[in-house]
Amino acid sequence: MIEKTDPTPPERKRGSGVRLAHEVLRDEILDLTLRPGSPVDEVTLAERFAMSRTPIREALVKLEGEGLVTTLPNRTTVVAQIDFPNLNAFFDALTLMYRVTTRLSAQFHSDADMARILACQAVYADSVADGDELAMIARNRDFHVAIAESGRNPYYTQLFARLLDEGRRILRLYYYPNFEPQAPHPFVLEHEAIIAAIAARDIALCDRLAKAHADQIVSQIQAMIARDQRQDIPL
Amino acid sequence: MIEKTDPTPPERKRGSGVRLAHEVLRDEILDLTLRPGSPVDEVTLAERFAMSRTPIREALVKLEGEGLVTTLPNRTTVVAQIDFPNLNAFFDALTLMYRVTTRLSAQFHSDADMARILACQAVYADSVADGDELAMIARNRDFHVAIAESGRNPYYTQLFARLLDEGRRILRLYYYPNFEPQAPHPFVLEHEAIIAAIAARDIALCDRLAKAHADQIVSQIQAMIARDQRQDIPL
DNA sequence: CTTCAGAATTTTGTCGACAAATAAAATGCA
DNA sequence: TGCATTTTATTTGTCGACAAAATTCTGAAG
Repeated sequence: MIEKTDPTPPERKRGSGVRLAHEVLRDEILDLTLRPGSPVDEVTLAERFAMSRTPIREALVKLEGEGLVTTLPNRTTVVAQIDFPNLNAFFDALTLMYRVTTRLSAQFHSDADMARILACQAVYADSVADGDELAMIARNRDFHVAIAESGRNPYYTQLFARLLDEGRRILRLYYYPNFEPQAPHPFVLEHEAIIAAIAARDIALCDRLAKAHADQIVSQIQAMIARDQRQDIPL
Repeated sequence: MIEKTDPTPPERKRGSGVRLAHEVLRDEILDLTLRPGSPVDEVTLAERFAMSRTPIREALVKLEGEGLVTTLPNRTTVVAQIDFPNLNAFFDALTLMYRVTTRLSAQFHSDADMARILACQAVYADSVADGDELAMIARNRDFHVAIAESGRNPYYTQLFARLLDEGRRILRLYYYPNFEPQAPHPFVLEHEAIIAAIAARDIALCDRLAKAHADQIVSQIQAMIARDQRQDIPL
């Protein structure tokens, strides 16, 4: 006799609890579903994910290592703040990683890498066509991470991924109200130019295009922040 | 009546268990006391640190996030291997971070930063004078991290610190038998030149000196590896 | 009404225990 | 003897519980 209607069927495979909590929380932090500074308490999360506090704590330790939450000793854990006062450090590192990873991709990418990059670009173009800003942000990240991975330098890839994630939070704040649908969209065209330069293994061109791409994104974010700040100032 | 001779006096403050285990294990991994690939099992560590497995596990999760251990699901955790096949990626990132952080230090360092840098340099010079290779490796790291911190870009600082830690493992493998005491030692002089360039806020000079410093270290490591490989080949 | 001290409540850090999964040992069969 | 299979043992992943630290609440005094 097979018991199918247990009171609490395990439902989860052993060892998947931490990964589940980590991935869900990570997405919610990057989508700003969990706002910066908001406290995340362990018992609530444990109830929500229907698991003990132990795997929740391990997921939080992981998130702390990624800089997505801040844990105060003997106090609650809070979602990491976005470091607005030092945003230029973020822009500086982001621009450098755009350039370095695209250059390395031109040097070291394989055919299989190029296929992956093209696939990411296709998915990204779809999200742009749909006008789905959240998907655009996430897919743009995937596209550039794919390029970075083809550059074969895990140190750069990891930092770049972290920067793009942080950018996902910032864009989520400012990008939404400012999207104007166009066909073909400039971002898609820029990506295609980068792909062509990588395929041609033209390192100098990759550097120029990556820098231009980064500068455009940075200046766009800065403009949005400036506009937003103006609105915030009471008269 | 004050009970002083409890059977098991707490000895440790609440919340310090994870930090203790993390720091000790981290040092042992970087000093190669724990060899790459060697398994680290939780119960042994729990007995050794006289604590439960829970804080040990959290420390291991942290170490995994720093890339110092690799956890296989449902299997034992092992000390991370040194990625010899792709060592040039390490050298490339290390050189870039040397340059970038030294440049930024020239731009953004304060007087307090300079004092800290000078203090690190003094400690480093002492370790060189003593011929203490382990201390040299660790103090050299501290010196460059101090410079990076004065550059005010935490993204660069974190990556650089991670690279310097990884370099600590590599140097620990090869550096020991090859140290020749000199006074004044070239490394100390190079550091002093870098300090002067930072103080003068000469960005271009900082870039050149940092690149030269990095190139020297890289070529030295490569020479050591090449020599070692020759010895390893059986005839 | 404000302020400060003490009590009560909440939340975290740690512990011991149990079950699943893997590794190791032992047994059976050809 | 060698190989496959079952059994045992070890190790990890998760759980519930307890104690310490911190926050909140309460109440009394100024």
